[in-house]
Amino acid sequence: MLVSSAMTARNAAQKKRGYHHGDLGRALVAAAVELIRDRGPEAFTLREVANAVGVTHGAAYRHFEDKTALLAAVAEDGFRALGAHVGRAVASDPRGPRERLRSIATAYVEFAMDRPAHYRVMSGPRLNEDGRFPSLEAAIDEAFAFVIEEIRRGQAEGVFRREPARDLALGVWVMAHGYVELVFRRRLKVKSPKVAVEYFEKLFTPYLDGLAPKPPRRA
Amino acid sequence: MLVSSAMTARNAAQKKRGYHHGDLGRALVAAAVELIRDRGPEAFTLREVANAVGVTHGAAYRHFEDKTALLAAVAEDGFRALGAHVGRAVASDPRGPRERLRSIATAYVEFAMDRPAHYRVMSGPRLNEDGRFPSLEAAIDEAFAFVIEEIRRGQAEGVFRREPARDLALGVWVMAHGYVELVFRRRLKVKSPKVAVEYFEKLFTPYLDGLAPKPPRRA
DNA sequence: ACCTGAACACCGTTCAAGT
DNA sequence: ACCTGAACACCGTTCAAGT
Repeated sequence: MLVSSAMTARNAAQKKRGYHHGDLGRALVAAAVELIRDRGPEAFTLREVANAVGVTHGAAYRHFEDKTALLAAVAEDGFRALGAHVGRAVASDPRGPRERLRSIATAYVEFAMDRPAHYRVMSGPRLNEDGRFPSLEAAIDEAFAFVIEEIRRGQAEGVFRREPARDLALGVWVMAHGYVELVFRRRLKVKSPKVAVEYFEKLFTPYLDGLAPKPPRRA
Repeated sequence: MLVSSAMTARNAAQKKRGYHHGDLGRALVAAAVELIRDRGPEAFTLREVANAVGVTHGAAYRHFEDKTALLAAVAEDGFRALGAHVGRAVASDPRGPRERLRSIATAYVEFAMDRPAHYRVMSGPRLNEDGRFPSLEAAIDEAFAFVIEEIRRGQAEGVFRREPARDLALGVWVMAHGYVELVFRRRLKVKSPKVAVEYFEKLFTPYLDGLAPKPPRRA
């Protein structure tokens, strides 16, 4: 569903050079994503990313306060794309809250498999430690709001149990995020991104069933 | 339940100096845990850890092949302690599989809250990339075996649904790990480790309910 | 056998200087 | 306004030399 489009970073940078590089800020972000995709966020180097777009490493400081700020820009792009992807999933699924909730969780995992570099920056390093980048928090909340809303709808229709919607929604987030983490850390081996998404739907089913009202007492 | 005991690292190193430091290897591991607890695994520095035990940074290479090997030693200690903690939880809980499974998952979260430095190293950096540290993998599998075993027991007693035990067990791991990750990254704010554990039990309940046989069809 | 001290190649950050 | 190039303080790793 999602289409990766960072391969053209270097070309774009060379083409539309305004002063020296057109929009160096965006070129740096794109190059960073490419590097992180190939070698992980911990191997990511400011000097290397500057080198990739053909600029001295000092030049990056004209566009980002420090290395963390560049990573935060990657993360924010990611959260916005995640919100959009989840939003599309919920909008295009006319079935009831139960299936829409499944779609939302699946879309989350799908996004992670499709944009692993973004996801790892989003979930990895402790950016925003002392409240820098408040827009980052906003983007997270926006994506999470879809889950809460869908839980509420299901409760109103009587198909989900009546507990604080936030608690139930957090369970969904916990499952989707925990699953992706296990896959990325290779604790859980999967043959392909497609298989990873399918297997998540299976693992997620008990939780979905457990959301039903009047939980069954044990036999 | 668990008692942290790394504060005495420097003292112990000074007391029982055999050649220069008694067991420098263990002293380095203990000092590393202390540093990571205070400032996170990404701020962790080999030079600083050597300095903390009163030794030149080059000396560490007599005991660990490189920085990753030292972190792997921390992680392995952690996995063994986790296995022991989970093992105690399941052994001391005579109630049925359902409550024992809850105890296992809770013990997992408890461990993470009690030994955050260990947990973050265990779950954080991609150690064991190319199959180094196979004993690390073994320790992980050992802890996970408790979950699978309990699922099987519940299936035999007819209180859990009959699906591959590994799938259902992975769901438990996903929830516990995903929850801890959200707490550590402060996406989920909790007042204390104790509250964190209690709140997990609440979030986990739908999954536990969903493990029951014959899932309820939606209304 | 174990540790020191100096060296090496690298890193993020800063800043005068160029255009 | 934007970038360069050199400098600074740091890092992991290596290795001859000391005990």
